[in-house]
Order: sequence, then structure tokens, then C-alpha cells
Amino acid sequence: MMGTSVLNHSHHLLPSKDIQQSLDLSLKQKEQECLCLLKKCKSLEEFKQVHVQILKLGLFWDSFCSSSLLSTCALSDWSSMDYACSIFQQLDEPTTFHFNTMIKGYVNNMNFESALNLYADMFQREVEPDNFTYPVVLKACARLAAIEEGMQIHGHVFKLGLEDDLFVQNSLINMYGKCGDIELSCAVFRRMEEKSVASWSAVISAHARVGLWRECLMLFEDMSREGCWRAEESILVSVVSACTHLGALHLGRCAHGALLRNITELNVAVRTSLVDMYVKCGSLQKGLCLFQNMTKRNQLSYSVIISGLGLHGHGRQALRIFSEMVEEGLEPDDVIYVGVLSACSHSGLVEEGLDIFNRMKNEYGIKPTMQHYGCVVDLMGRAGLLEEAFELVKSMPIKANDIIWRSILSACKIHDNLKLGEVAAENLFRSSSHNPSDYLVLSNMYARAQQWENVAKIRTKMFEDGFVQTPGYSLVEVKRKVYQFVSQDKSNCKSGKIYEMIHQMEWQLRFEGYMADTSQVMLDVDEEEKRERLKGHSQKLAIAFALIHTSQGSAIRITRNLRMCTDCHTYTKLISMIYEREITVRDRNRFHRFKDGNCSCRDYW
DNA sequence: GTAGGGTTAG
Repeated sequence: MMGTSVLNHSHHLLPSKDIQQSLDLSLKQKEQECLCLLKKCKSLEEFKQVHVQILKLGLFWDSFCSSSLLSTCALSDWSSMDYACSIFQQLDEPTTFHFNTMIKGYVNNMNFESALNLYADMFQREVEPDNFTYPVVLKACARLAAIEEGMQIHGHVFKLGLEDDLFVQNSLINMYGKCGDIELSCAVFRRMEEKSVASWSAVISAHARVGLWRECLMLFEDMSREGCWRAEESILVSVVSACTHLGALHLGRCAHGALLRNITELNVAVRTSLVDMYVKCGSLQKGLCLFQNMTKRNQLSYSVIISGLGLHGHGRQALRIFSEMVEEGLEPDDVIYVGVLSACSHSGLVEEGLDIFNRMKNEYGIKPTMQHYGCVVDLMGRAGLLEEAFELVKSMPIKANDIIWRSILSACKIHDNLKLGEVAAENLFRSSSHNPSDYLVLSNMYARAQQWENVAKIRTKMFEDGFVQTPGYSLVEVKRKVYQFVSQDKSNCKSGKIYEMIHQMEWQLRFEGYMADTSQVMLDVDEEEKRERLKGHSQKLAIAFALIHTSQGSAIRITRNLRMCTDCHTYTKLISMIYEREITVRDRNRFHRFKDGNCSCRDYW
């Protein structure tokens, strides 16, 4: 009774405008309360309760309230896109913000197709995207590697005049980079007037992605020079990765230092990439040391150390670490088995390798890939189990590639099995990638068997088939810079000095009884020309350059894209003795450590 | 009044 009379009383006193205001005020308060509740939601269930309350109060039709509702549902860590979608569909006129929220929600939940579909929907419903829409939509394109859509969206960006937005530009660089179109990625980057660290990060990782490692380092240098420098983990990891591929130990060390100075706690990924860098740059000890100091390790960490030990010819140790890994309860995957098997093949651990291969198939149920077969065929072939290797190739469920046939061929050469060698060569000649060394190996085998007619036949066939030789190069790091040399290189500004040095080296080598081995020069030219050609092999140029520009007694490290020819191998052994230098060469296959006239591969590679 | 970019390794 009391309540009614008070209400009547106040109704009588207050003008109606004020009532409306006080009602609005209480509604505002309720709205505030609901928004507070939304922020506190920890699960979809809690969220649904608040949703019901908002519907009851009729607040849903307020654009701000529905925005908050939607973004809570779509973007929190318990987000449910299904539920968000049902809310979204109830909106009469979804705004740009609503669309942005939904697209972002889909992207967060890795549903990139739906994100792009919704973006297309925006156009149909004539809702104009804004500068917040594009970073998200472009991310979806990047993850889907959908360059066609990406380019179309780039067009929309221009049409809406958003091409100068820093965030949109960074997303474009990233999108093109992830789609593998390095040129468009660079084009966006270059026309930017102001660049942020994220811009550099995006363009550097775009280059890392397609393996343009030297460009990666050059961009990193540009970035430091332009003063847009913040030691960021992601950028430094790209740099470390570039160093790994280029064999640039010194630069890699600098990046490691920068990481230690700027990042308090290095995560597993960073540590693993550092281990990989040290090992693949020839510093096995440092890599091992870092690996042993890792408190947390995963499959990838084990993978890099196992294959690294294999590359350096430490098969037994690789196997020890492999069993440590299994003991730790980490399940080996197919890539690790490639590392383990190749470690066995590099160290001639036949029984162990075959045992592991069988256990991999039978106990762990991993289906062997071409790479596994390649390792095992190599392992058997080197050990002289040629028939067995050949049987394995025949029984494989996949068609052998040329790597496998090449490994059979080289095993046949080592163990003098001309018959099988012919079969392997036959298969190689039939494949599309013509490699001159295949012709050479077979013709040498014929020569050994004194079948001169066949030698001539192979030589003719070689020129008829018109093989294409992959251009070889050698990389060497001098004073924190990586220099690249190609065969017969005259491009380096100091090349006059290099050829002078080559001349001097030759002169000293002759005292040691060096004779150029022209048997692997696959050119139809006379002996003198062949000797000239050998002198200009990229590895020799790189060694000469390093001898000139590094201090006496310091080690030289070279990285090559191809395997070494026998002449370069002999040559480097002698140079290591004459100049008293340790020379480490990482070729396509493994490491060679030259010291005092010997090589760690014991001339077997 | 609500929100955005680059995140790496075998």
C-alpha cells in the first residue's frame, strides 16, 4: 500500500520528461551491469545466462550492447563461433564492427574460409569495410595462401583509400609473403613511407620463407642502418635461420648474443634454431653444449641434434641421444627417423640402421617415405648389400626417385657391380632431371671394365641428352659478411687479387705433387682448358678469398650447394696442410673437416 | 564508448 501511494505521489509531482530520463538512467545502469557481467564470463554457459538477461531487458537492439555481446562470444578464450553466428543472424542491420568481430572470431578459430565468406557478405549487404577489417581478412588469405583473393582485396584497399594505413600495409606484406610472391611483398614494403618493426619483420620472414637467405641478412642490415631497430625474437630467429642455411657462423653468434641481451627467457623454438645453427655451421661442440643445457626439449630439438651428429659422422652418439629421447617419453616422428637413418648411413651402422627401420615400420606403424627408403638403400648399398638394396627398391610401394637410383649407382661403382649399375643408370637417364655426374659414373665403370665402346656410347648420349648442370656456388663468411662465389666468378671487386692468390696456391701445390684431376670436368674441351676450368671452381675461389682476408691460423668455413668434385677435395686437403688452416666444408651431403692434409670423411663420401 | 599488423625450428 505504501509503495503505491509513493508512486502516485511522485507521478503527480514530476514532469514526464524527467520520468523518461530516470528510466533511461536505470536502463543505462542495467546496461553497465550487463557489460560488467559480460566481461566476467568464463564460459559459454555463464555467457548464455547474461545473454538471456540482455534479451529480457530489451537491450539487444542497442548497437553497442549487441557489439559487446558478439565480441565476447566470438573473441574470448572460450569463444563459440556457432553461438556467435546465431547472435549475428538475429541482427537486423549488422554494422562494420559486427562484421569485423565475426571475421576476427573465425580467423582466431582458424576457420579462414568462413572469414573470407563473411567478408564477401559485407559487400552483398552493402556494409563498407574499414581499416580494421583488412588486417584480419588479409591474415585469412595469408593462412590459406590464397593469392587471387588477396590481390582482389588489395584492389578494394585501394578503392577505399586505405593503402596508407600502416597496419593494412604490414598485413599486405605478410599476405604476399605467405603466398610466396616475394616481389609483390617487396613492392608494398618499398612504397611505405613509414615502416614499423612489424613491417621489417614481415618482409624479412617473407624472404626466409622462400629461402632467400642472403636477402634476409641484407634486409636485416638495412633495418639496423635505418635505425628502426628493436631486438625482436621473431626477427632474430629469421636471422639465425638465414645463418644456418648460409653457414654464417660468426653472424649467427652475433644474433645469439643479441637474443641473450634482449630476451629474458629463450623459448624452445629459439634454442632449437640456435642448436641447429651451430651444428650446421660446423660448430658441433657448441651446438651439443647448448642442447645439453636446454631444460625443455621437444621432438624438433632432438631432431636437429640427431641429424646434426649424423652430418658430422657421429652415428653412435646420434643413436644414444635417440634412445634418450625415447626414454624421455617423446614419440619419434617420421622426420626424426630420417635423421637417425641417415646418421646410420653416414657412419656405416648397417645392423643398427636396418633394425631401426624395421621397428619404425612394425612397432611404431610409421609408413616409410621416399627419404627413409633413400637412407636405407644408401646404407645397404655402401655396405655392399647391393642385391638387397635393389630388392628393397623393387618392393617399395612408391616409385623410386633419382636420389635412390643415384645412390644405387654410386654403390655399384664402389662395389664394382656393372650389371646393376646399368639398371640404375637406365632409370636415371629416363628421369627428367639430367645430372652429368650420372653419365660420368657409368662411363667410368665401363672404362674400368675396359668396355671402350660403351664408354664412347655414353659420352655421345650425354651430349645428345643435352644435360643441364646446376650452377654450383660456395659461400664463405669473412668479417661478418657472407660472400658468394660461383664457378669462374669474376664479379667480386677483388677478383684480381683472388686469381693472383689462386696462382700462388697452385705454385705451392705443385711442390706437394698436386696434379689436377680433370676426370670430372664434363666439357668437350682440351686438357689445358679443363685445367683452367678446375682452377676457377667456386670452392677454390672462396678459399683464396678467405686466405687473403682472414688472419693466419684462423679456421675457414665454407658452405656449398652441391657436392664437391674429387679435385676440390684433394686440393683442399693439401691447402689445409700448406697454409696450416683448418677448413670445414659443408656440402650438400655432409661436413668435411680438412686438417693437416687429411679430411674427416676419410676420402669416402 | 567497442577492435587492428609480423610469432620463428627438424
